[in-house]
Amino acid sequence: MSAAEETAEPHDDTAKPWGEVTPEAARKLLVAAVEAFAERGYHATTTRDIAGRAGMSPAALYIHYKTKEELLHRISRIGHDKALEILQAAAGGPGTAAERLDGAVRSFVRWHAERHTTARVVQYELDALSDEHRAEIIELRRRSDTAVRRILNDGVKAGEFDVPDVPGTTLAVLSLCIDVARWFNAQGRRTPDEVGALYADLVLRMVAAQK
Amino acid sequence: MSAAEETAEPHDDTAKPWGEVTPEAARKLLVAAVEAFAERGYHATTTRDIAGRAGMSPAALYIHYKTKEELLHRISRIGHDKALEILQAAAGGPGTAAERLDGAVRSFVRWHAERHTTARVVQYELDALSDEHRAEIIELRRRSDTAVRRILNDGVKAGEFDVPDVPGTTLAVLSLCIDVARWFNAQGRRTPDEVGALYADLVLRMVAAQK
DNA sequence: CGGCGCGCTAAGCGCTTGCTCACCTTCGGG
DNA sequence: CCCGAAGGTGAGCAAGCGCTTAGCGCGCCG
Repeated sequence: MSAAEETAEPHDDTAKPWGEVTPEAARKLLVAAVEAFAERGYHATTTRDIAGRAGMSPAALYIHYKTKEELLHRISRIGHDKALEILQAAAGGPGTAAERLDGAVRSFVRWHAERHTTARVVQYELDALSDEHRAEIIELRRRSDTAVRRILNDGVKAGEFDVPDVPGTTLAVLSLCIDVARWFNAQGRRTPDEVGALYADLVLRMVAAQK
Repeated sequence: MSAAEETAEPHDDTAKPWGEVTPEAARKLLVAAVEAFAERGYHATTTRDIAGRAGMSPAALYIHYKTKEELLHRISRIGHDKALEILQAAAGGPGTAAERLDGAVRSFVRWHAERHTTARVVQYELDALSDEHRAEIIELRRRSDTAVRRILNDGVKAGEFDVPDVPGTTLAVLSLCIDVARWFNAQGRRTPDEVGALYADLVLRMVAAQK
């Protein structure tokens, strides 16, 4: 990070979701793009729509971003960084494998529910990225997979878990959590916390050793 | 049925994937559209691309379909009918709740893996449908939900399952299966049968009563 | 054999798209 | 009090979009 960069925000990016995006106009455009992409999908969203939601002219977009695809990449990159951070924090934390798996699923699911607008873009618009940008993102996803697999392996080694197929179960756990972004509805009956608790319970049952 | 066995059921026209679509030219266009939609997404696919894949001129599309959206609707409708049929067959079949749930997940997942190109369109392009068409499809999805919930309720009543939150678990089971269409890769290591078996096992663990 | 209708194509219409460019403000520093 | 950079706008371009239309070839029936 360059010392010349000046931010009014303290180093808490969880309080203000897109706090790392500056200046203000660039953030407004990015937030507008997240909403539009989540609602209609990347390809069905026009640059005029994004600019309009941000209260600016279509040309303003190109002062802060080179192309529409770069906007998607910035969103995807920041979102994947956050998702990976959540999983790695849970995987590397203290506690038994069961406790860490519970924490990982709970917080990962809560993020997908709470920020389901962002998550929908992050998880379901990968195909719209350029080859280079997609490769960069896929590497982040590989690391997410590694973090979860580590918890499962630890649990098996410790005798806490009974998991015949660790790679397959890792895939299933991540898939289950990610798909929350697709169906979660903020107006629905369940809160993000409730979904997180339910899913953590279901996942723990999937891997639990028989007693 | 043994794994990796190639079967071409002669008497069943649903075994031939798009057998119900006639005439031949309409089927060729529809198959081309499924491929294109699955690869690039509905909005990123052009009518010229679809026609080109079918070896026809762009105008030919409009002899058999009124609009590009009608093509998507036909695909979505046929796919959802098939998915619902699979679940209802499993839910209404013989056997214990555990056996029926195993069968439902196994065949539902196998369909999503085997026909993941179709399933990707069917499951992830709903937003592109018109309001009327989407409402029609959502009704089919509601019935899929009902079929699975029925199995879970039966299992709880019979004491086979321990499921504190039946609606939530129903959602999770369906979500898990559906998301197979997103990540499944035909060139990957796992066959559709293997994924079906793995997932059936994981789901049964999620709902099993403690012993 | 003549004519008719169906399936298809070549050409293209009207419109929207991502993006650009000439120009206009605003504003801190000499 | 002027200046230049930074950030914004209105108008518009080239390309590509979904879709239409005029007309062509060809199997079928009298």
